[in-house]
Amino acid sequence: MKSDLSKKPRHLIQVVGRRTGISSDVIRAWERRYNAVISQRTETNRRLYTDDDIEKLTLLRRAINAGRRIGDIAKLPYDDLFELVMGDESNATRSYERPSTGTVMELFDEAATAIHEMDSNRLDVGLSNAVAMLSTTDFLMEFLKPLHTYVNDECSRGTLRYIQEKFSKIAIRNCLANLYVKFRSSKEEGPRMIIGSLTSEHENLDTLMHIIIAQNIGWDVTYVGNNIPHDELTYMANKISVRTMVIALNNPRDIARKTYEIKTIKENADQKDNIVLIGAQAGSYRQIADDVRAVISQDLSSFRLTLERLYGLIR
Amino acid sequence: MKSDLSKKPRHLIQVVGRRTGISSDVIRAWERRYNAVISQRTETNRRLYTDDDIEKLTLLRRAINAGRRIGDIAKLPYDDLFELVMGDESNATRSYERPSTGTVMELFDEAATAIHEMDSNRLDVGLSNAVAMLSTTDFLMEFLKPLHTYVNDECSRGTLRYIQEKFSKIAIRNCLANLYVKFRSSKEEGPRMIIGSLTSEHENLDTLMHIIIAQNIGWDVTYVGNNIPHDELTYMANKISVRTMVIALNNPRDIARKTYEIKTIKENADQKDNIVLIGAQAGSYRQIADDVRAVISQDLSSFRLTLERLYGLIR
DNA sequence: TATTACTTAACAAAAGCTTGACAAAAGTAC
DNA sequence: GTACTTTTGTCAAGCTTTTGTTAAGTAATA
Repeated sequence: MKSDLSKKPRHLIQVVGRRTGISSDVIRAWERRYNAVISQRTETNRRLYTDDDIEKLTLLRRAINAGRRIGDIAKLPYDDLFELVMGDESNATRSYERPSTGTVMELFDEAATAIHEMDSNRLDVGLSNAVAMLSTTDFLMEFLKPLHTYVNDECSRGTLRYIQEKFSKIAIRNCLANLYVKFRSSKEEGPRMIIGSLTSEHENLDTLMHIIIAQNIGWDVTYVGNNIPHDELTYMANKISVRTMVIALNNPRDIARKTYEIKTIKENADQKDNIVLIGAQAGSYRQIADDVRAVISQDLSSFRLTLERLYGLIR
Repeated sequence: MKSDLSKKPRHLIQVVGRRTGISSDVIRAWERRYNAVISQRTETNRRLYTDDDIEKLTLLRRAINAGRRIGDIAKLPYDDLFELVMGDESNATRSYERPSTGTVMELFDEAATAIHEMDSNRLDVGLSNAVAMLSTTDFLMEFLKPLHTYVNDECSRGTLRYIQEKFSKIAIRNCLANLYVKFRSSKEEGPRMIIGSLTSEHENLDTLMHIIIAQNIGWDVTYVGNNIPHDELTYMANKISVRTMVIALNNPRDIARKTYEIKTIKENADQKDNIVLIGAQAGSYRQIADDVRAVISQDLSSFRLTLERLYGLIR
């Protein structure tokens, strides 16, 4: 539920520009030419925008990134626009050559520089900007995942020190946590999913990225963290009646025990539940996955496909 | 509960200028033109400001940093301003639901219920509301800290299951991480501080709360996480020239090693640096604290006092 | 006495508005 | 492919509004 504040025109054009990544000139041009967003005015003729206006403009920018023309879409109402963008972004990622390559590269360089200079403030800002400028999928697949890999590589090559790896991973984690909480509010009607990892597993940024992917598709995700005993996982999954349980497997130790635990989870879970195994070590669980009819997704793309399929089945 | 001190007008305009980063001339101009903050006066017409005034002015400056115009926002009440700034600084379109009758107890009960019912969505919303409705200090001291204790107690009494402890701690951590990132942008001119913990230490929610306290006073905090080798800490501290280093000590193991590490840190750090030891185990380091002239703060209140003193000395 | 603060007035930089123009990019026709 | 047309982001000129800064004269403070 939104408070009335969001319907109130209260944002100056400069703020809107910052939040949407569209220059003031363009916002004015769109208003003049297509009435894309009709702004309220102050007594002294300053433009004022509502939260909804900002959301519409953001959608317009994403639609343009996906290849649309402003003249064709400017007058669409919000809901139509939303449908359009969701459609475009889900099949545009591969078929279009991404027009934002330049942008992604700039954002990436900015973040990498911040990490080298140990300017964690700048890194936070860089991450926020990337979230604002890119579609969720691009942000994860084209920006954050490569950045994560880059940090790991540079660290093992000795170009980055341990503490640089640490503080940048904290920034990334905070950013993902932020996204997770932000997306929650809008997904309350989606099918439920629980994500966690078994005993002896550490927290993993990749797992957090999987969360965002799932939310982006429409799932109502509850993340319970790492190092969870299997019976606790089952308990909560049953209590909140999830449709899918995602188990992250990144630690190569104790495979036998975890195999057994996965079997037990399946036995005690409600029948219709799906199990998805993710993480670097998920491949080691192929046998048990077959036995309990679990799906293995070893990267973000296949995870997205898996979830889209399950989502379709459930709906 | 607020102490009477914070409601008392006691700061001269000069002090306010330093703490908020707004020049005295501008503060006066804002009062004259927009009644942004209506100051009390001494018998001889000198302006006097309360702590709340300072918080409002700080928010105003943050809003301006985010692109607002003083004329549009000066007259907003504190809560609206807060909501605005949070939105501006995080690109978040989510708005807070704010029942006007909320007290700390109601907020607490709401959060506790959400935890018992394992409704992590509801818990997230509850935490956001608490952030929006309470002052930062109250949120931490009167709400979050007790909630954290409550979860620990109930879990050891068996009223809460392990997974409930886990997911509620994740929600709390996400909330604190959000606050940390949101506050960062406004503190770039404050004195620098680094917070972390030594090898063999786990991540700790109390440590995160200390971060927020420090930011609230005006420090520019960089959090580098747990389990950091002492030489890495020193390296980064010197690189970004911090004025204060805060070391969290919660694990009762390896006290001898960590004592030695603290000594080494002091030897290799720049002379003017202050060291503050926090955490449940900080008391075990009294000897070395004396030796290196470090301060021990075992709870949030004393941490706040320590930092206010240091802040005053530096300025 | 030297410093700080108060009030009022004035000034200048910054940002917004409108209109109009222009060039690169994209689309269309041949 | 080439030539023509449309679309669209950007910029400039000229004007208005907003807002930080400065100055001048007076009063309080230490």
